[in-house]
Amino acid sequence: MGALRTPREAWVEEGLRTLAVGGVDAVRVEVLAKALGVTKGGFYGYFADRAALLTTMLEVWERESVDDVLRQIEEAGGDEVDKVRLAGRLTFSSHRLSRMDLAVRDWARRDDQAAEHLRRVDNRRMQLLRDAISTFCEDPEEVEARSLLAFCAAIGTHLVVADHPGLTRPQVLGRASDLVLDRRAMSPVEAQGERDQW
Amino acid sequence: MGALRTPREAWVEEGLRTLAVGGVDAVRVEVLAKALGVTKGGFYGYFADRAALLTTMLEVWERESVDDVLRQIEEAGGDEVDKVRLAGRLTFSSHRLSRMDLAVRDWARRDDQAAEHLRRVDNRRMQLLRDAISTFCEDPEEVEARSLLAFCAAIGTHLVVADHPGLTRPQVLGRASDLVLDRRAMSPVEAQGERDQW
DNA sequence: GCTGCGTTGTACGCTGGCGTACATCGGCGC
DNA sequence: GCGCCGATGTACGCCAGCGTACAACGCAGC
Repeated sequence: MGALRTPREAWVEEGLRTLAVGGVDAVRVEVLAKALGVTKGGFYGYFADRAALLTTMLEVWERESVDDVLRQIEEAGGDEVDKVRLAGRLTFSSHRLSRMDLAVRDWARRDDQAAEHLRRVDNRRMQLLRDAISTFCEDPEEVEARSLLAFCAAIGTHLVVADHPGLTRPQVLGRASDLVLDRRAMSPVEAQGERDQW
Repeated sequence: MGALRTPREAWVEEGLRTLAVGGVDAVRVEVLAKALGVTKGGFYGYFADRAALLTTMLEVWERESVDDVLRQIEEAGGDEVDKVRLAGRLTFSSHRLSRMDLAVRDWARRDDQAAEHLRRVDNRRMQLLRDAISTFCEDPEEVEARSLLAFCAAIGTHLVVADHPGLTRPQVLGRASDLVLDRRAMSPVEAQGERDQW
């Protein structure tokens, strides 16, 4: 065989990197080529067109941001709430994953294929939250509400740019996760110590 | 004077409409012109370039999504929590405003000017939430946490595409807002009747 | 070392979008 | 009515990005 200096995975990887930084509109074949130090010559040997790359990127993203995370939290063990907190940390404290997440979310607003992948990803994450919250909350409607709150907080904190006088965002987020993920919370209780993020 | 068939505001308005649908990258001078039924000829009489239009759009957006809403809730009256619920409804139940909001948020991730406008907007909204939640919650840290949760839920519900078996999103959201905006909530309590969204 | 095949570079035509220069059109004021 | 001036249309040069065709290059195997 020939040299294979730039395997298929390299294009996908660079595509995901660019997606995280600049959104899907920034994923341009010639830009990726330049970033990889080659020309686009080889690209069309692996992909029919730019759309084919985007499809592959969605598949790899889904695997990386759910399958990989689920495997890791299973290996780590702990109770359901511990698992959720770890999953949140793995997903939304990772600069790479959280920025890819936001980019895909924006992408999904305009592209059905992206929306479909995102729906699968979100449903699997929500199930994780339900399983954890069900361990201390019996009302299924409240379980759903708390799960949505937790999920929205995890995403939203990267989108809301408000300041918190006297507090840091991780402090606020830690307190918020205690409110949502703790049976005793949400009625006026004393602070429950510091947590860093989730 | 001449005819003035397409005033400056028309360009801004069409720009905001396009922003809401397709994000900032979709705001193209020639595309707006076609949507307005003219050519771009007149555009450069009002704006130095595309960037100038984008700046004006941010200013109009800020006014429309905060100043106008604040005025409306002041006119409506009610206690602080009522005002927050109304503000949330005005902002995030409006197809136009909520989509513009998401588009600006994505824009702000890559553009400092957009980020600056968004920061002002978010801070003013957060203050509204703090004022409301402070009326029943004394711990300032918990006030901040509940405010962030409420804000993230308002934004996040438009971004999270998960399903809720047996429930509708408005039901879940109504329950979530009760949890966050009600003193009695967040310790296991019975459902508090139906609310549509906030 | 030569050959062959797969990978990559190069060059091309096409499209869409930017901003400019200038032509044209149509009311307003006289 | 006529001329003026501003709003708009038209045409241009430029650049970035797509996808194609083909040339060039280099290692594998012989």
